Amino acid sequence: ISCSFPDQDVLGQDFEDALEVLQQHSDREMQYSPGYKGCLTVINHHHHLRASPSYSAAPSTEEQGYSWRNVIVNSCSSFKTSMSSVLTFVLYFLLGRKKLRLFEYLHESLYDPAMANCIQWVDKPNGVFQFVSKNKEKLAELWGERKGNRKIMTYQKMARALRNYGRTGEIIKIRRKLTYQFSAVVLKRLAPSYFLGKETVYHPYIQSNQEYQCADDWMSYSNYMYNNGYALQHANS
DNA sequence: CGAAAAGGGATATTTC
DNA sequence: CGAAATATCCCTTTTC
Repeated sequence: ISCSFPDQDVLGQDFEDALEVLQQHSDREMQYSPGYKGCLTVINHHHHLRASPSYSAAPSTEEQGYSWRNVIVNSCSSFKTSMSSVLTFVLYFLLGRKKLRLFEYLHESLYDPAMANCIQWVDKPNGVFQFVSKNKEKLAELWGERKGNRKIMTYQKMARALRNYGRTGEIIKIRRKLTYQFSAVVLKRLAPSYFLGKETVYHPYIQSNQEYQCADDWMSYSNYMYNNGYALQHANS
């Protein structure tokens, strides 16, 4: 999408496109985008948004129907600069999203009420979960679709990938039937982090190499994007 | 015993 | 191009 910035015309099609993107992606999906931290930073720098009572208290992930997209959109309905931040927010998401990892998908599913018949927590604080025998194939199938695989993903094949996590430690097998456990590191990294959780914004997960730096401000993130070959498309330049 | 679940080597694909 | 992360195949072993 093209993107306008403050002092330019941010109304119109660009904004519509941005809202469209917000509608088409789940909160969780967005959260797993590497651009997510940049998104948070943008919002955090808009004090009038932060002051909004809508999310002065971080809502629980479990809260049915809760959508931070809506919170953002509703908060931005009347300010030009806010709309600009929405565009930036969406831009971060689109440019930053990366291939979804299996453990991320599983974690995402664990927070999706619609998936409760396929996978559920056994001991959430410790990241222990298990598949529901009857519907585990369904979950695998959806995973395969999400990845756009050629053939149908099966539990057996997904479990094979899961076993590979045993070596690297992201997820280990628990003795109990169909039960696994996220490592503490992974669990912490994927922990629900709705915006403005201070640790999330100011102490991001640090990759081993150059992946992406802590975006202290959105300009540095913008430069990062730019330096990595992404061209931020400004409407008039 | 039989079925479901677990385990893992080998090789093919896809993406960064 | 090479490495990472699966995806796929498929066969053995363990558990219920």
